[in-house]
Amino acid sequence: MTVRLTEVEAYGGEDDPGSHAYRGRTGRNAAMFGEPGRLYVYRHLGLHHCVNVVTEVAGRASAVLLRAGEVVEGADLAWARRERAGVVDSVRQLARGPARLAVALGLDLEANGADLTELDGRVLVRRRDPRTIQPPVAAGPRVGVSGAGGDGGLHPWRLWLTGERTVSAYRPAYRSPTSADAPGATTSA
DNA sequence: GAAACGATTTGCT
DNA sequence: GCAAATCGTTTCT
Repeated sequence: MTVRLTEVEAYGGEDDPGSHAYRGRTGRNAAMFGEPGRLYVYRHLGLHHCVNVVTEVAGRASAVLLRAGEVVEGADLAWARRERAGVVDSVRQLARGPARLAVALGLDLEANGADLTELDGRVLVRRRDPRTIQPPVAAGPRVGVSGAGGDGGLHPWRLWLTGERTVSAYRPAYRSPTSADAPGATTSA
């Protein structure tokens, strides 16, 4: 099965308030401090899984959250996995969103710390030929980071491919044109 | 030992 | 569009 990643989000270490590693190394985020090329998987709200890839050298916390992707091969497998958790409308939604992507990939807590560079491993991350990255890459504030109201834009470390419909529409960088202005609590400045 | 929170998704109004 | 679901991890008493 092959998934083309369309949206990712970067997280730093102790100096990144939005990162799990902000308050130092703990049992859960130990993988973030581990060797690069490893997987960091954690459970969110006891329901979903989120998949990260460790990038920095061992000792420096870092992770790239895989937020969304497009299943380009072996969609059947993703469908089968998805049936257990819920129903999706189209192939586009198979890996649309962090938790869905985790389901599509069949990753759970057991995959935490897995080596992505091992060919024998269940998951292998490859970098595409730079020439094939045709769609422009956009950057913006990260999603769902605690304190998003204040320092959400601390680092515009959310990257996605513009024009990709598999990118989660959770919080677009721009305002949706059709939504009427909600009275009362609106975005101040 | 106990309480609160969370890098989301889904379902209902 | 808004609020609930659900449980492991972290932090406070």
